[in-house]
Amino acid sequence: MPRYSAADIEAKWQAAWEKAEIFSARRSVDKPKYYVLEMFPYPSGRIHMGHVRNYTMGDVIARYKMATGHNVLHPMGWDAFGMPAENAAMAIGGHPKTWTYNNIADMRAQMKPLGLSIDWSREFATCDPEYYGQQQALFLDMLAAGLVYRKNAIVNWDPVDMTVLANEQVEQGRGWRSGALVERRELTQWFFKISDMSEELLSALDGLDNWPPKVKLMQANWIGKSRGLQFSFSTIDAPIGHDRIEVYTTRPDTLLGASFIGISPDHPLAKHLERESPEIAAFNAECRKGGTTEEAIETAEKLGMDTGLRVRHPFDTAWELPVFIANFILMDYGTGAIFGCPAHDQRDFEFATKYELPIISTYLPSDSSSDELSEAYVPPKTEKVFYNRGFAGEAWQTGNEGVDSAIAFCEAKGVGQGVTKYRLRDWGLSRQRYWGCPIPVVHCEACGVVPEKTENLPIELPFDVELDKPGNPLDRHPTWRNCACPSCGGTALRETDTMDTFVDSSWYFARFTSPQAKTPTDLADAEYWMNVDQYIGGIEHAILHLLYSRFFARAMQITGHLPESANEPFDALFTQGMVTHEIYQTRDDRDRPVYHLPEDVTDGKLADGTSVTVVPSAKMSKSKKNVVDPVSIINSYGADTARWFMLSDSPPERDVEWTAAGAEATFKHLSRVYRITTEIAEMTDNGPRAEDDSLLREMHKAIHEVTQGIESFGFNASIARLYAFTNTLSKSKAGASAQKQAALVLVQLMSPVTPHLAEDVWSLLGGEGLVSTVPWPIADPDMLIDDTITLPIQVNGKRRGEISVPRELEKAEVEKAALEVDGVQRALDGATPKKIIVVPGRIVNVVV
RNA sequence: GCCCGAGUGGUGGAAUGGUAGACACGACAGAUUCAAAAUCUGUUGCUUAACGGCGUGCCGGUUCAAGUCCGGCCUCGGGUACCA
Repeated sequence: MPRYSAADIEAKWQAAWEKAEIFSARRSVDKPKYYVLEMFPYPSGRIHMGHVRNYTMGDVIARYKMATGHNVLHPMGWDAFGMPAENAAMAIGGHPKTWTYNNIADMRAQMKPLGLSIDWSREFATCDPEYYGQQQALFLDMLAAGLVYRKNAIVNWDPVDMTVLANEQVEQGRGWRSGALVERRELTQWFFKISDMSEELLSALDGLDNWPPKVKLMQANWIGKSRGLQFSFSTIDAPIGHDRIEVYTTRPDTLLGASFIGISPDHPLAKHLERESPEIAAFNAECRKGGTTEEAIETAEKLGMDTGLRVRHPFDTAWELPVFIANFILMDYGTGAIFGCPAHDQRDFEFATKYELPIISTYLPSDSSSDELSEAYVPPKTEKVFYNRGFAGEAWQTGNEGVDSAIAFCEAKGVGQGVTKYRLRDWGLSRQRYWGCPIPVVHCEACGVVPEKTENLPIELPFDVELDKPGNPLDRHPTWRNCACPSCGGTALRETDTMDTFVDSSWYFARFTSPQAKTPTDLADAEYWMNVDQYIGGIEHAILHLLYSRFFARAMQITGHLPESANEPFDALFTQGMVTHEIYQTRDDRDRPVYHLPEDVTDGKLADGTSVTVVPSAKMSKSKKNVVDPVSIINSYGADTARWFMLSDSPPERDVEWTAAGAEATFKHLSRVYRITTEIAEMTDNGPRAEDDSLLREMHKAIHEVTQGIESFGFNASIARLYAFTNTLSKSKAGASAQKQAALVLVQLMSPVTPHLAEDVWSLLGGEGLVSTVPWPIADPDMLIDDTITLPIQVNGKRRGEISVPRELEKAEVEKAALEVDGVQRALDGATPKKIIVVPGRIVNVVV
């Protein structure tokens, strides 16, 4: 009797797959194509359980699609540029390039034992010059197409290290290395004109039927389409060039509730005033402290300063309003100026209270009689409101209609125009960092900013850089910057900004269709393989990465690098949850937490007998030490155990907790399957038995339900069904032939999840060829329907018993049988039913 | 702050508006064993002697029927434009 030895089996079958080259993808018209892609990893050096979960899901889909007759493309690559490589170089010496490529080699070696059905011949890293050179070509085409431009933008500035910081490098408003208070500073940056596509990116969401609704909603909110009024206030005695202040509002129906004007500290008027007034300069400087994130700005204490300037209300020129500079107004959104309406906006209400500004109510709840407000009243769009300060008796019945009629009213009076705005801002792609794709332009004294010639690509990163101090080493490099102007041939300087790493990951899916092409894509290959049929990755990418990729797909169509048919990058999207683990913690002598690795904890104790505190499960992270290394799991139990457990217990979109007990239990189960099926393989034929039919019925139900589970990303449901079918098979008294048939189907159904075990048992049972290449079993619909069904009987919605009846029994007969049930009689206690609801095949409810 | 999700036994979780707790872990009992491991069989939401009662984060609503739909909260998680 063979024993389940994962190590032997897995090596054996991985070698067999490699020899048969069953995973290399080639264009073919014989079968429908299917492109399955998991978000490619950042090469941190170690794979973690989140990777195992992500790639196992993709692998199940890829293997299942292969078995259902598809020509599958399932590639893998590396999102290899980014800050961690530079940080590692600064912290431990070495070079980002060496660090990155070593990590890739390590991770590939850790990934291969998982037995994924990946076409490794298509592998690339985004830091390969062959890849980023094509990205530079793409950039130049986008520049020529008018999709790229330069403008000033605000960055986090560390005044001590004299460098730009990423948001992640700002901790509580201070630089993570210097500890200096961070300032917001303007810098000239490169931008993609993604905002030109706001409407297209928004409306095309409707066509993404196989995306999670929550992701589409998040993207729609992010794009943030709004209808409002753009108009201006005329200023009184303001500096030249500032005789009007332009304002955008989505609530023009509250215009008569205006009590102040707020402008951003970065508004041109605020900047003008700070040159004349030391107080305003000091206030603006105060406002610019802290990081650039929306969260930091929105949660900071609301600060305002009266500039002393006044504006006139557009409906009453005698009505003067003060102009404040306020730290919560973003120059990037709208016009960088607002009118404050404290009665109907909570933030304005608090601001008005703090600076003793009037609170003027323009409408009230319909059931209210007083216009005294203790907080802002923002009417729900469906609620009727009573306008106590409507314009000229205009009747706006609801908040929603109120906006539209207010816009019409204002336009008729010549006060501004109704406009549609989007919250989406252009994508700033400049980074003042080394380990990224160089932006392929030069700065010429004579010609200005000039694109590099395509034949000079790739513009490669120099290897000899000094990373020991903060800032961009490309700026400090002695020679790299020097070049000839592509236009006039004179001396010029290279751009030292590199590209945001989101650029790298915004088109890699297209590059996988022809990774060796001498242009960004090969159109014939892209035409054949695009779009990605199924994309799988974390919900944390719901907005930025996915929106940028959607933008790039369109930009690549415009520049001729994707065919018309590739309208969206990802036809179907699935967002999987995280892998979590308990945290084991003790305290040091100063009561600070000390964390311990799961492998060092046995039964709640460390090796020296110290008890640990168990903190509830959280995302696996190195700092909390609640990590489990997939490699050690594979070494002790095998890849199939890791794969099965990662999919078994939790629905794929939710977080899953890794438990040692769960992994052990999975291994036991797989050993049991191996034992049961290999015992069946050794049975000798004993003719048909009476039990054959019920086993084969169970088999067809298992085929049906496991298949449905895979099709709908209900891997946990598929696995629960596989457990149940295994239990049925192990207890079955059916004949050897029926048992063998059922066992073959069992391992076939298991093969996408545990491909190695499935191959081995398949061959022991005498299955033909590789189970990986055998067509998926099809359930016989006749075998799925039972003749007798069980109907639960409720009285007033509470279950009181059940009846077993023929499937097609008449309704009257069902009612009669239901009333005879003991529990129903007891519950009725002599009462006469008012109504009996029979849901055919489902339930009976007796109402009294 | 704002946007989006999630919350069900001791644990992970199942459930087209139709039997709440499938399947699994753990626990308990039994078989096997000199004993243990492994394996096999059974029990297992809480409460009750039983009938029954209660039960899906909290409060309220719609419905013959609500974990599921609606309104209002609470807690946790993701994102918040330079982490990837």
